[in-house]
Amino acid sequence: METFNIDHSSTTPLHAQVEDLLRDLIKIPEYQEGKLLPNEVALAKQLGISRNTVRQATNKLVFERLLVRKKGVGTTVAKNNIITKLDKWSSFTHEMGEKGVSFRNYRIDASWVEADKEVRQLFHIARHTKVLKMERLRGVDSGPVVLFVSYFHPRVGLTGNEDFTQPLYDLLEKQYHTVAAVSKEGISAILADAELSEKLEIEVGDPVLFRKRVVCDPGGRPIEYNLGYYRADSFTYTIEIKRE
Amino acid sequence: METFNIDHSSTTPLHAQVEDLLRDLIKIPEYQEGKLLPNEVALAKQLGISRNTVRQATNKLVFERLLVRKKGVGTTVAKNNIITKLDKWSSFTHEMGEKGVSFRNYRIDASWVEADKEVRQLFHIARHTKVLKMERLRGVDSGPVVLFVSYFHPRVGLTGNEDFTQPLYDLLEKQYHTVAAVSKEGISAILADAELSEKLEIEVGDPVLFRKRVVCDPGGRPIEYNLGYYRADSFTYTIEIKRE
DNA sequence: TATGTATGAATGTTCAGACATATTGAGATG
DNA sequence: CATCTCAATATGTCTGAACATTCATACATA
Repeated sequence: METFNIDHSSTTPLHAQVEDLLRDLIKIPEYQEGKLLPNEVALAKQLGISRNTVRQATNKLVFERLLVRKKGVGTTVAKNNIITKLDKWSSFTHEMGEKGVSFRNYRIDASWVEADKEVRQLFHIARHTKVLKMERLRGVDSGPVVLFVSYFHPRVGLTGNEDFTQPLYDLLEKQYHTVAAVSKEGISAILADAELSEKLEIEVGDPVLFRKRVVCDPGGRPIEYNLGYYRADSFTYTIEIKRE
Repeated sequence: METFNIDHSSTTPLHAQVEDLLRDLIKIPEYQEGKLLPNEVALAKQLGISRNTVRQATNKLVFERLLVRKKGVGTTVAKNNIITKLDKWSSFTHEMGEKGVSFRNYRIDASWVEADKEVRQLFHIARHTKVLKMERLRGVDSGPVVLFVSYFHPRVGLTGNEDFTQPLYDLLEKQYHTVAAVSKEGISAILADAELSEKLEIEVGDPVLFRKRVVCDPGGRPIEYNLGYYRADSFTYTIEIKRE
């Protein structure tokens, strides 16, 4: 039996403490595989708090679609949890990390710009709406490898002053409680123009792998529109798709 | 002063009724422009329900970022409000469209060749082993779009005389009881060489989207090694990764 | 003028409990 | 054996209350 505890004297609200506790709890494989979480009444009793406070915490996770409550049965972790999904399309960073290659940011620019037509249609926002645009040039010691251009939906609440050196989806999840769940991608090949050739340190006309990606939350609402320009000579985009 | 009412005898929960009420309320221009919504205590009293029930409703809208609550001030409609509820999936412009339907084979060649080193390593087979190689040039009316080069593992049992005009994976599943379960892909961008430029009817040096794919059965054993060369001007490779 | 201070108003947090409703499984009934 | 009933269990809904925290404002003070 796990033992939890709650600090009644802390300034952080009890429900926030429970929320953190649950976020840790649902990482445990047992729960990932469908085991029922401790029921509300028992958990409240064990923690020495009210059931309402427990519900306040679980409510949030249910809203985020991390948990699923079933009347008369109990609460479980939503299947097809985000962690596995993220691995699929962020496998790139992971692979680089596992190979011992240190991938780092060369430059990060964040600014507020008026959304162009493509972004507006994607985000379903009005003309002249400003969105946060972020450019990240990333690469290894020997040089840049990829230029990311991201547009974030205003709903997310990013200001542009965040610490973007940490993994982006961690930032979104922890600070903004925005979970990236679905991504739709389009991949194509283009030739480097003047701007790309300068930023990626290649010649004009060199092949560039161009990838568009729309990242949405579990509710299908768009979070980010991401454009990636990869140096084709130093990068291969890998994907693993499981059917079924 | 607006008059609201709540049906205590209805089967729809009170908080749901309040939620609907609020959703209507926030469409009113006054509130859109920042006017404070009726405060919780007053609203609860007016509706004859508990403040907690009102909060239960507002909580949901706050989570959806339709409302913003400010301690000590009140509750307002979130600016950059998204009234048009986003439907299930955003309309990401498939540049590829449904071209796949009118796709047809230009030419199919099947022949038995000695596996080269890359194929041997992938299939774990001995030197001088023969494998079935298949080349398919596919495209639309206006011209070819993609050149597929496939190598099939001898274990599958293909002879080379099959009807390759039907969908490949149907053929494998129905006639050879081989199920394609996992595919690993690597995508890159290259420039067209002489051979590619002739087959795809483009110029030497034009960008080509190059995709390697290893298709395996559920046991992880390789079935097919597939190389795809896509004309980048007429094709975008789209991937959708979703939950469920 | 500038700064501190009290006050009212609003949301934030938390409690303890009552009753409703869906699910599941065990046991009774045919 | 099949089916109905019932009880245990878990979440769903709702109440009324108390106190904390934050904000804006008006007022008093230096």
